[in-house]
This record gives sequence, structure tokens and C-alpha cells, in this order.
Amino acid sequence: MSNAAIRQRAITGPRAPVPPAHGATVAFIVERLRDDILAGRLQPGSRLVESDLTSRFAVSRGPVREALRRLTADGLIEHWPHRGAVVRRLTEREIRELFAIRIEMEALAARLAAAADAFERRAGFVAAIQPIYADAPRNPCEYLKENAAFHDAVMALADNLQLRDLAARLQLPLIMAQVGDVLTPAVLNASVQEHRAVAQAILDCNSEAASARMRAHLERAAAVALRRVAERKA
Amino acid sequence: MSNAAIRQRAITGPRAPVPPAHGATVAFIVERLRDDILAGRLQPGSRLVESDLTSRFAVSRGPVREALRRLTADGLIEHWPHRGAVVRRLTEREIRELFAIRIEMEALAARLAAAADAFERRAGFVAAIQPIYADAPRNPCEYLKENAAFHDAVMALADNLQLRDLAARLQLPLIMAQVGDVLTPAVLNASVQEHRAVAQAILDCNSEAASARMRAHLERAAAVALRRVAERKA
DNA sequence: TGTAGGACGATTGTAGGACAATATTGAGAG
DNA sequence: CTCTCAATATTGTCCTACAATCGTCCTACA
Repeated sequence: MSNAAIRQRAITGPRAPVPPAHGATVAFIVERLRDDILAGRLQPGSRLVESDLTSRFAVSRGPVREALRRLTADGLIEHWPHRGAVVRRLTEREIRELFAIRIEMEALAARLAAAADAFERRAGFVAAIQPIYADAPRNPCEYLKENAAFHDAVMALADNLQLRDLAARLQLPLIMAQVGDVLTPAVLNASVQEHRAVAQAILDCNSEAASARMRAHLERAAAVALRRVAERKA
Repeated sequence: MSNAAIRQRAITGPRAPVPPAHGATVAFIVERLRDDILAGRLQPGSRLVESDLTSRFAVSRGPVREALRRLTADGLIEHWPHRGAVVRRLTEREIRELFAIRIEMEALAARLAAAADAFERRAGFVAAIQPIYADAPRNPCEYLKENAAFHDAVMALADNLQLRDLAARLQLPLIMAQVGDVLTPAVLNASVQEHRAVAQAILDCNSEAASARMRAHLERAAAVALRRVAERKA
């Protein structure tokens, strides 16, 4: 059996289901790979060999190379000349640095959101964050969705498209995929409480409080994630 | 004369000088196009047609498409399906939003820089910012270089690689290319003064002052740029 | 035995041509 | 003057081929 065939069997499982419509090939590949990475089906360090992907997705090398390039731009994979692409493994330092940036960006978003005066956007925010007032999510997966929805709602209310776009590139999903097992019920519960505190400040139009509480929320999240990384290394 | 040949003559001027070594083709094209855009030789809205670029650089479509993709990721051009790539034109809103983000990022960098305790990095910072203590730069071009060097020195001292990377993607060069004609001697002089104030706070290890002064510096810069955009629109 | 050097395979980088799919443009009809 | 539709320009994708490079193994030599 060829080298490529072995990797194929090892990594990809069954063939991709449907070849997409013309003009959507690249997006299709990107989506599949992104899912595989964020769901952990592709572990950090896994190689992504072009010829494997061409056969897996039944497309030519052109779209594959483009897809890899987009994933590189998103920071999900690393690409080295003549050595190919591998799923990115975040170092402790990278996680620390990314959190430091994210804290500032989300604090800014919270401040802008609290200061927002567009009536319908505030209504949309209220609607979007309803889930955080329900019972605490029972499992990490449910929490991750609720968490993403909450932070995205804040971004939407802040109404800074560039900020929203940039925040999406800060690898929070990738971080979560790599340290996701810290989400104990206690952690989940604390996070939801903090979400409610932030939301309240935003609803009160209290920019300073919103910003400060968001900052505190993320500083705690960063600490939890980094503690987990330190444990793992040991 | 063909359509493509007309554009060729109109946009590119003489042929590219040297075809690069193997493995550097894409980087070569990216560099050339980036220079053309930031120097204003390619105006916002200019189309970048693949076949033109293949003949201009004497390369095949593969590297050209890859280069366009990278420039898209960097935000220098816009890419629409089946419509090709054009040099990005920043709207007033985009400039405002990008400055709002940049203010937070640079304020964070200034805070981190002031708190940095690595001896040799501080020494490197001192060395790198010497130009701001010389006479004020005489022309905008000189100032732009000095400005970039100063902000990069702060980033280097802050020692957050992700932040540095992100800041490089915040299109300040592109903004400057589009509103560069606001750089009157008075504006230049004020900027240099502000740089010195920031530097002093960093050298004093005063995080709060460094952050606040950097914020003030960029808020003023944003105001100048946005005023210029408003004028242009009128 | 251990290491330096070279040969080889695997993989990526690039070229070039072909065709399909889509957007744009301009001519003609109403 | 406006609308419709065909011609054209351009991009999206596929294919094949070959050059360049990396990693590894294998051998020769100290």
C-alpha cells in the first residue's frame, strides 16, 4: 500500500460526501478541514499532504492549495516551504499572547456595546443573549455554543465590523479545542455568571463597568486555560 | 492591441527586472504589488487581472493567484468571485474602525513595553528610537519611516509576537497611502513630540502613562486622518 | 562503532494549456 | 430611453509535467 494511501485511511475516514457546486470548491474544503481541526479529528501536528487531500475530496491540487492557504491565514495550520502544512499546535506563550490581545479587543467591544444607542441593535442583543439566563448549560459543547453566541452578540452590538472580523481570527475556537477539557461544571457556572454581569452592565449603558467586567471574565478564562496547558506539559 | 496589452502598458510600465529563485516566486510578486499599492502606483479601485500579472511578472497563474490571495488576507486588495481583485479603498467607516482597534492594540503594547524588564530588549529599544530625538523629519516620507520604526520598536519591547503580527495587519500603511497628504510640517512636529512623550513614559517604566499617552497620540492621528477623509468626500 | 556524505523517494513549487462558469459589456429590439 | 440577450473578458477548476527541495536511509570511511 502506498504511503499516501496509508495516511488516507488513517486520517480521513470515508470519502467526502458531495462535491460542491462550481465556485464553491475551495470553501467546501476549507469548511471540512476547519471542522476536522476544531472537532479534534485532526490533531495538532497532523500533516496535511496535498495529494492526500486531492484524493479525499476528489478535487485537483489548485483548490487544495488555496484552501491550505486560507487555513494558514486563519492561523489554523502552519505552512513551511517544501515541508507542507500541519495542524497548528498553540504553545503556552501563544495562548498567553492571544488572550492578552483578546482581552483588549473584547473590552473595547463591551465598552462600545454599552455605549451603543441604536434601538433595534440593542433589541437584537437582548434577544441573542437570552440563553445565558436559562439554566446553566449541562455540557461543555452546549456551553461553547452559548459562549460563542454571547461574545458574538456583544460584537454585533458594538458595531465595529473590523473588530468583529479580527476577533474571529484570534483562535479562541482553536484554543478551546486544545484545552477544552477544563470545562468542569464549576467553571461553566462561573462563566455564565460573568456573562450575566457583563450583559447587565451593557444593558445599563455603563461602559466602564462593561469593559471592566469583560476584562475580568477573560482574565479568569485565560488563567484557567493556561493552568490546563501547564498541567498538560507536566 | 488586445485589452490586456492596453492595461499592461497603462498600469505596469516596464517588465519586472529579475525572475526570482525557485520557491520565492510568490513572495516576489507579493512584494512588488504591495510596494505598488502602498506607494500609490496602483490606485484604490485598480483592477488586478491575473493574465496581466502573469505576463508582467513572467510567471504562471498559480503563483499569481496565490499572491493575490495573500494580499487579500493582508487586506490590501479585495477579491470577489468571478470579478477578480481590485486595490482596496478604505471607507471612512473602515478607517474609523481600524483606528479604534489600533488604539487599543498600541496602548496595550505601550503598557507591556513599559513593564518589560528584559535588559537587552530595553537597550535595543533605546537604540531603535534614537531618530525621534534628532531634528524633526523634513518630509512626509521620512516621517513615515521614523513613525513605523518607532511603533515597531514599542511592539518589539512589548514582546508579544501575536500582537506585533496583528498590528502589522491593521492597514496603517494603507491608510497613510490614502490620506498621506495630511502630513503638514505642523502635524509632523506634533507627532514627534508625542512619540517622545510616549518613549519617556516607557523608559520610566510607567505603564499607565505610556498607555495613556500612546492612546492620546493615536486618537489625534485618527482625528487628523478622518478629517482628511471627510474633506476629500466633500 | 559512529559519523559524514551521497543517493533516493516523497512532496511541494511552478509552468502551461484546456475548458466550464460567471460577470460585464454592448448591440439591437421594443 | 430602457430592456433583453448574445458576445466577450475573466475567473474557477482540472490536468499533466517537470524542477526544486526536504527528509531519510544507506554506505563508506575514520
